[in-house]
Amino acid sequence: MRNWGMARPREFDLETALKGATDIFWRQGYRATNLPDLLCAMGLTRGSFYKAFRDKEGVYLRALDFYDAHVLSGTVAQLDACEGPSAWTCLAGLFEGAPGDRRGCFICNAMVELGPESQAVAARTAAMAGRLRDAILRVLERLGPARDARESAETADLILHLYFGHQAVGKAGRAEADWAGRLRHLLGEEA
Amino acid sequence: MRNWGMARPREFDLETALKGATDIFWRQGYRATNLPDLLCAMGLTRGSFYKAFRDKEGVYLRALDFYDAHVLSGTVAQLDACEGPSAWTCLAGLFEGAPGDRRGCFICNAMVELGPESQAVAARTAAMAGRLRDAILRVLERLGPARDARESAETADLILHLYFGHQAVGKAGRAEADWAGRLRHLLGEEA
DNA sequence: GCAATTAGGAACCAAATGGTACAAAACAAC
DNA sequence: GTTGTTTTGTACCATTTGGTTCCTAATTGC
Repeated sequence: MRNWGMARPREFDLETALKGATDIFWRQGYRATNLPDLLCAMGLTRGSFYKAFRDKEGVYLRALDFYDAHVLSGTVAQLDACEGPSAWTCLAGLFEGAPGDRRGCFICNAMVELGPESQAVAARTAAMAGRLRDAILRVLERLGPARDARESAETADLILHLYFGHQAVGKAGRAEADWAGRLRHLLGEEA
Repeated sequence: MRNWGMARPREFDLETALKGATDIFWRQGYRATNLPDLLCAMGLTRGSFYKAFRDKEGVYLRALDFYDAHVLSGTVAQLDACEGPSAWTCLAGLFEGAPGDRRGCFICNAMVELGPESQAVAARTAAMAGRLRDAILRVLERLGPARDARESAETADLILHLYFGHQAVGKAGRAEADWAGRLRHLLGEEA
């Protein structure tokens, strides 16, 4: 007769482990993170690791999803909740980061490191970039009288790319420029 | 008595080897390029490799220098030589790339992959980014009546970051947007 | 208690990693 | 030709890599 029991329950928390994986992949990238480091960051041993996830690449994709669900969703929510007097006030937050933080943006990191060789990574990063662009677009349309929909979409795309460039440059040494002012300048003359 | 002869001459061309190294590092990144691949791309064997260069990291830095001296210098020269009717015509070339080319910009790739952990890479990429920004700045000042020096400098910085973001996103799938038009729009209202 | 099922953990593994050692080869000076 | 010096190519190396095996532990249904 078959046994419908639940067998031995797992001792680690899946979300916690994924958070650890996200942290280290975000900080170090995919290739620079070896299995011992990853296991330590996730707080589990090989047995549990390969039972719960297929392999290192599988965890990386889950980490991207975790970033999407937690970090990016937070950013999007923040943009949607912003009630500042103008669009640039809301968007300037995108360009402010902790001084010593060299992790950059996980989306940008993943696009650069694995975009060309992994269809799965390319698809996920593209989707996440789309979410961020849409949030930027909503800010623009909500707080500034757009001339037309097309122009707003192009401006959102521009700010998105500016954001990724900012994150990339920041990984090699932050410049500490007045991005809020530049955005105000950029947006003030457009919308 | 000492021998002042030149001993056995090297059989490979140093510049050719460095060009091969630059190609593969540009395409694959540092960690994704293993020694056999690198040796093949440079057209030499281990013996010559470790005699002529210290190690893999040393070659990577030389590859960055090669990129600076050949690829970036070409881009800068192109910007300086541009005689288009307006700034955006000259700068639009920065945003046009071969459709199937997923290499992106070597400077951006290096900043993202090794910026946080290698001071040498951070310094070189920062210097190269500065060269590119200065070239952009010269285009702006030459072809558009700037309101003031500070505004031109900020606009150049903005376009530089936009460029890096464009290169990063391009690695995960080119969007094929009308960047020339967007630049014209951006610059047309500013300078 | 016992079978069934799954988690955990350590030992183990083949392959790949970057790097070294060394002998043969190619040149210049004499 | 001999000697001194440097390049070249191969064999070799220790370490690290991501992944598997397999035994034990914990849990449920009966």
